[in-house]
Amino acid sequence: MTNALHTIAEVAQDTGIQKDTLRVWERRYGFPVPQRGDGDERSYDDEQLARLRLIKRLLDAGMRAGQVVSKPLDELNELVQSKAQTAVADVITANAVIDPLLALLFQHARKRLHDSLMVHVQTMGLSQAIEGIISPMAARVGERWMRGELAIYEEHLFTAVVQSVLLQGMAQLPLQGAGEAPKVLLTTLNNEPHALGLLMAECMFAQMGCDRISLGPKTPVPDLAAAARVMHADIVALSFSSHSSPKEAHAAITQLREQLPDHIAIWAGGSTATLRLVSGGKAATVFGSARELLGAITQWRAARQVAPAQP
Amino acid sequence: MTNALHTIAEVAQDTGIQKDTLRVWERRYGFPVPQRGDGDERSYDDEQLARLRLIKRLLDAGMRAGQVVSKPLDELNELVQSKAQTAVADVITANAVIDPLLALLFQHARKRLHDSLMVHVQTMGLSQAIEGIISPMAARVGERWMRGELAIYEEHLFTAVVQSVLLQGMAQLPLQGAGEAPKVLLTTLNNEPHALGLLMAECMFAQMGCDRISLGPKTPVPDLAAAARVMHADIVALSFSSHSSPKEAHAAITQLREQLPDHIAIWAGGSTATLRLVSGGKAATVFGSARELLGAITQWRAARQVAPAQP
DNA sequence: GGGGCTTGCTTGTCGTGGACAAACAAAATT
DNA sequence: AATTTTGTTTGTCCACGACAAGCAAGCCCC
Repeated sequence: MTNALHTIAEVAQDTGIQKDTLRVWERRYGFPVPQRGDGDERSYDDEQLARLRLIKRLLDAGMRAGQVVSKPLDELNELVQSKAQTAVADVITANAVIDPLLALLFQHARKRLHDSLMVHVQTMGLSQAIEGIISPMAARVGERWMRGELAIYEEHLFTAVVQSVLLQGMAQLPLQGAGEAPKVLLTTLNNEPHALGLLMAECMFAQMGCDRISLGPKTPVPDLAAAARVMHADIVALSFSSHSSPKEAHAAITQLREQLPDHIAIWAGGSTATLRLVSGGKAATVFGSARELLGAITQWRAARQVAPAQP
Repeated sequence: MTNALHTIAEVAQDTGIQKDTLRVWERRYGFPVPQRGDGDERSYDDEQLARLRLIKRLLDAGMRAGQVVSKPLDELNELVQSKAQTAVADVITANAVIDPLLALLFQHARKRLHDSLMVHVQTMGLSQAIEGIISPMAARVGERWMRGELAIYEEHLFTAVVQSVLLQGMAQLPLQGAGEAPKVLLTTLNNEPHALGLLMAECMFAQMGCDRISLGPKTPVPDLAAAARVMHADIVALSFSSHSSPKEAHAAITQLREQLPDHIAIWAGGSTATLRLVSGGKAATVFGSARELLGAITQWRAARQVAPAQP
C-alpha cells in the first residue's frame, strides 16, 4: 500500500523540484537513483520521495545541494528538526488555552472547535483573539505539518474552521466611516496558496476601520500591480507562510516594487523565517506580528494627517 | 510597456504548457519561434504569449495541436469565440437583474455589489439567489474571462465579494438537527483552484440541513480519500470549473473512486462542458445545476429512510 | 583587522535531437 | 453497424553538453 511507484512528473509536482534538476542530481550526487520501468523511464519509490521532500525543505531554508542531497533519511530528519526548533521556540506559550483547542482539532470535532473559537472572538474581540489564540494555534498546526504529524486534510479542516470564524467575526464589525483610513489591497503571491495569514491580516485592517479589498490568494504580480493602480490603493498587503521559499518571495517583492508607483506602500507579513531575507531590502515594510501591524496603521494615519494626500 | 520578453520558464508557467512541449512545437509546427537572447536562450514576445494562451484553451476544449498551433491570432480568436458562444448560449437569461450587478463589478463598486447581492439573498433565500442570480453571474464572469475581457483582479474581486455574501448567508441559516441528513465532505481536486462553485454547493447542502465539512480547494486525492474514511462521510462532493481540463478531471475521479469504499458516494458538479466526459463512467453522479442537487438530496434522504444505514 | 576585489567551484536551468507510448483517426473486417 | 486493425499525431521522456548566476575562499590594499 505504501509502496507506490511514481513517475518523474509526479515527483516534480509533489516536491516542487524541477524534472531537470532531479536528473542532474542523479548524475552528480548519485541520488535519487530510481528504478527503470518500461523503456528507460524513471520510477521513484516512496522512500526516495520522502527523502526528496525533506531535501527541498532544507534547500529552501538556505542549505546547499551538495551538503544535503545524498544524505540518508535519518540525517535529513535531524537537520529539519533542528531547523524547526529554532524557528518556533518562541511560540510555545499560552498552552493552557490553546492545547484544548488543538485537541478538538485532532478529534475532528469541527463544530465544537468552531464554537469555542467563536466564543473567544466574541469575548476578547477579533484582534485580541487572533493575536493570542488563532495565530499561535496556526503556528502550532504549521509546525506539526512540517514534521509530517498532520494529515493534509486536518490542516484543511483547521483552515476551513478558522476561515469561517474570522469571516463571521469581521461581518459583525461595525462599519466605520472611511475618514483617513488607508485603502488596502490584500493578497497572496503566485506561489503562496495559504490564505489564512491573509485573512488574519484582513481582520486586523478591518478592526482599524480600513477600506480593504481582498483579492484572495495567488494573484500574479502584474495583475496585482494593475489592480493597485486602478483601485487607488494606499497599501498593498502581502501574506507569506513558511511554505513559500524565501528566495522566491524576495524576487517577487522586488519585482512588484518596480511595477508599483512609489506612493503605494508594500507591507509584507507572515512567517519571520521566510521574510528574514526580504527585510534587508527597502522594497517592503515587514511585519513579524499582528501587534506591529496595528501600530503601523495608527502611525500611517498620523503621518497622513500631517501630510495629506497629494491631488 | 506591452512588449516585454519572456523566458521559456515564464511562458510555461503562465500558459500551463510544458517547456518540452513548447520546444517540440517549434520544431514540428514552426510556432512559436522566439528570438534568441544572450547565449541561445529563447525569448518570447507578448504576441506569441497571447497566441499560446489561446492555443492552450482550445486544446483543453478538445482540439488537436496540429489544427491549432501555427494558426494566426485572429483565427484563434474566432475559434475561441465560437466555442464560448455555444457553451454559454443558455445562460443569457434574466439579464434584467444580472446586468446591473455586473455593471457594479466593472465599476469596482465592491461595497455596493456586496450589499445588492446580500439583499437578494435575504429576500429570495440562499438557494434561490444562487440558482437565479449568483450562478448565472458567475457564468457570465467566467465567459468574459475566457475572452480575455476581464483582468484577473476583477475576477478575484468578484470571487471575494460572492464568497463573503454566501458565507454570511450560510451563517444566518437555522441549524437543523442532524437527523437523517447525509454527512458531506466538500472539496476541489488538486488542479482546480476555483473555490466559488464549491461554496455555492456548500450553500445548497447547508440549506438542506446536511452535516457538511468543507476542506477548501485543492485537496490531493489520497488525502481526500483518507479524510472521507476517517470522518465517515456519506457523500464526497467535488466542484469543477471550466478551467480544469476534462481529461484531468476524469482521471482524478476514477482514481478517487478506486480509493474510496463503495458506500461513499461521489457527487460531481460544475461546468457541464468539463464534466461531459466524466458522466460516461459510473464512478460519480454528475450534476449540471443547483436544482438537480436539491432534488438528489431529498432523494438520498428517502432512500436512506427505507434502507437505514448498516452498522 | 576589515572591506572590497578576483578566482574558482556549485548548481540550476537551457539547448539539441532522438525515442517512444498513449491517444486518436481512418480503414478494413466481421 | 459495430468492432478490430493499422497508421498518424502528440506529449513526454532521456542523455549529455553548455553556461551563467550564486556562492565561498583567498587575496590585496587601505
